[in-house]
Amino acid sequence: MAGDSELLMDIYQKLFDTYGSQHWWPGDSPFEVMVGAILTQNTNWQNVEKALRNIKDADLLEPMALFKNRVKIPELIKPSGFYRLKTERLIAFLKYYIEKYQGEIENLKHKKTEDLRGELLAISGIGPETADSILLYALNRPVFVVDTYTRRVLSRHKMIGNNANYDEIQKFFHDNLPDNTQLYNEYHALIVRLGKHRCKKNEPDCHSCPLYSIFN
DNA sequence: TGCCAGGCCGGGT
DNA sequence: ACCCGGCATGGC
Repeated sequence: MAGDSELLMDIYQKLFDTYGSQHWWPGDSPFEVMVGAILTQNTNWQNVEKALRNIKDADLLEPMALFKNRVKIPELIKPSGFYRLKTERLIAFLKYYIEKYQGEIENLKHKKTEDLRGELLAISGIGPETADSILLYALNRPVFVVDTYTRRVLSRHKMIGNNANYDEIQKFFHDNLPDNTQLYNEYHALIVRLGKHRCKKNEPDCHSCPLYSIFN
């Protein structure tokens, strides 16, 4: 539908006007973003910050150092929840990153985004949102990150069907927005910000919801 | 005080 | 092809 592009940009504008720039991803380095992307799976960011703090305080926020000290990971990341599970996922990612790229971000800059995405998805514990978060926020690739809020908002406002899967929703954004890393960055962050709105389901008839004026 | 966070996997139907 | 339980901590 031709109007989808305008609608998506209207929504973006409204969210930006309401909330302003979100300055994502909070983190001092690409590697911190990668680790954070795994730790934040179904987890409040506040808890992830504590885990990242622990890793920093132990001076282990770099691929090789963290891998060599992997026995310490469970204790370090405990505040982020699911810590046994996430320890395995983190180690699986570290092995991939070190064995294939020596833990150097320079070594994957020449890789095509699609190929990189496939490699990330092949790692057990890294699904589409985690992979895309790494691609967008650590590697600055123009990849739209879809999360539960995104699905909820689009679904509630009838822009997608209730049964749309991740790739379909992502394609909807890619097809209707300019191929722009910064736009994707801010847009996803704003949707997450919207998700923290007290109207958790983004009900179309919630008058205090920032999107109310667009759809009503 | 329960509910729920910036998911993903594996097993059962 | 879906559906569901499990995974765990800390904040409001």
